[in-house]
Amino acid sequence: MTLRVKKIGVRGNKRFFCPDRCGRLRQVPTSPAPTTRRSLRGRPAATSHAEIEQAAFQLFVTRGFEATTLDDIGEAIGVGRRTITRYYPSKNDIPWGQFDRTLDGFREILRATPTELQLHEAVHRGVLAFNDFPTDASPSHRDRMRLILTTPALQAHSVLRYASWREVIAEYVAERTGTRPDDLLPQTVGQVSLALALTAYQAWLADESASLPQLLDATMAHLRSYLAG
Amino acid sequence: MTLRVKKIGVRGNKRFFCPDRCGRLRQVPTSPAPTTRRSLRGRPAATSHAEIEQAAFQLFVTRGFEATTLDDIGEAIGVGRRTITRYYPSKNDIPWGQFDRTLDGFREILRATPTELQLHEAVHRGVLAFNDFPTDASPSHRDRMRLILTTPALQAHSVLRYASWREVIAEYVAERTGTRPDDLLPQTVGQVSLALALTAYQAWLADESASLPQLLDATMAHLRSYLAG
DNA sequence: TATCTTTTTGACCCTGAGTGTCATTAATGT
DNA sequence: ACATTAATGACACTCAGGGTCAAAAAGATA
Repeated sequence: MTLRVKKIGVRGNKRFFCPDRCGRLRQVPTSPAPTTRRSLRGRPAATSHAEIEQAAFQLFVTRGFEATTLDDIGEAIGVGRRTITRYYPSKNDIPWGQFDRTLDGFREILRATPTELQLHEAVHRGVLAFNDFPTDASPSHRDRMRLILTTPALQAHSVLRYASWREVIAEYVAERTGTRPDDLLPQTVGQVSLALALTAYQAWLADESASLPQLLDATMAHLRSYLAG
Repeated sequence: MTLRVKKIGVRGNKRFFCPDRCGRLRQVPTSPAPTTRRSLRGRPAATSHAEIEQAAFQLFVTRGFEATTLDDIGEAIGVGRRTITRYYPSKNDIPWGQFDRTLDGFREILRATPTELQLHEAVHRGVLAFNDFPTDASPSHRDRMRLILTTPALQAHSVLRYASWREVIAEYVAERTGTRPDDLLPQTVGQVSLALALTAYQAWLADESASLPQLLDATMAHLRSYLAG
């Protein structure tokens, strides 16, 4: 019989060790599987997406992403590994945080763009506005993007997020040109817009003093001059 | 003691069951870790990258990528799971096959492009030439790309391959413009070229009768008209 | 022919991500 | 008090990945 010695360590109830947690902002109870529903009935949630995200981020930047296990994260906030996997579908999804919710904001931004603008001008402004992040975020936008864009596993996983981002653009372009989102023009614009944004982001991370909006303009300018010959 | 019942099934030596394998083309012995060296001394390789790739591909398209385990693949060609992980660094790397070697060809193609051509014209022709695949490949280029571009895990993993592809373009652009490969223009051109190619590929997979070269031209044309306004 | 050398294989070991199951816990509502 | 509800944590399992090492199977050599 393989001895089962591990994990007998007392983790116990978390509220027992940290009763003041109740006072924190828990704006969205964010029950494990359903992300937006709130529950007032059953056992209260022992943690939140935000708490997991911040504790994990701390560990990711200090120990490195690969070297941090889900057990480490759970231990940091006094929660079991299984709980974490219920809040986030995968370890790779933690650094992105609540990205999906920001996509709705992106849609709003594009919809609010004046239609007098040329299509490419409207999309470009939309991209600029989407990437105008508040500076007080924690972890900071730059740190988050640095982690995502320099960790191979996260680089890879991010394409799935990018696909949703591109679809927002494709839908907007389709609506304005009377085509379908999966037609060639909307898809091309979505892909190219992402390409420009990623290039700008990479330069932004490489140069601490750089301005992201200016870099977004610069990549677009480079593309124009490149195509002009 | 945990009973160890599994894997007692007789696998035995493979050549014993399939003595005619010796006659096959084994153009590159492709020893496990070193990819290009050939060995005439020690124990002969029981399999090859090509054999693994074809057996795996067969299983991927029939059972699905996720549903196929490395054990399945190993069983299909009479080889242990550990052997497969020696030939390929990860399951995700199997469908790409010998992609890295084709990148050298890409470099050659670009280098051979007449310098009288405008930069964007040269890059575009290079991309076209790179994607002019022989039609007798097995698995076919289309089937391989379909698997890669429709399986989420492979979509994600592929960005790491794409990075090398983009670098080839960035290096070429850097050389022709007197900049460094990590400057903004070469990086932008690399990212945008990939964006156009991926869009073309997706349309190519969606329409059986489509021509890939024409779609590559079409995405470029769409980008031009989009930017022209 | 017997032995040495070289190289690959396969068995065995472990870690870690991800998932299903289910009893337990901790709240609300009656 | 008791029922209801919902999250948690313990447990078991599969699979990918990787380290280690004895055994296998060839060529080379005596």
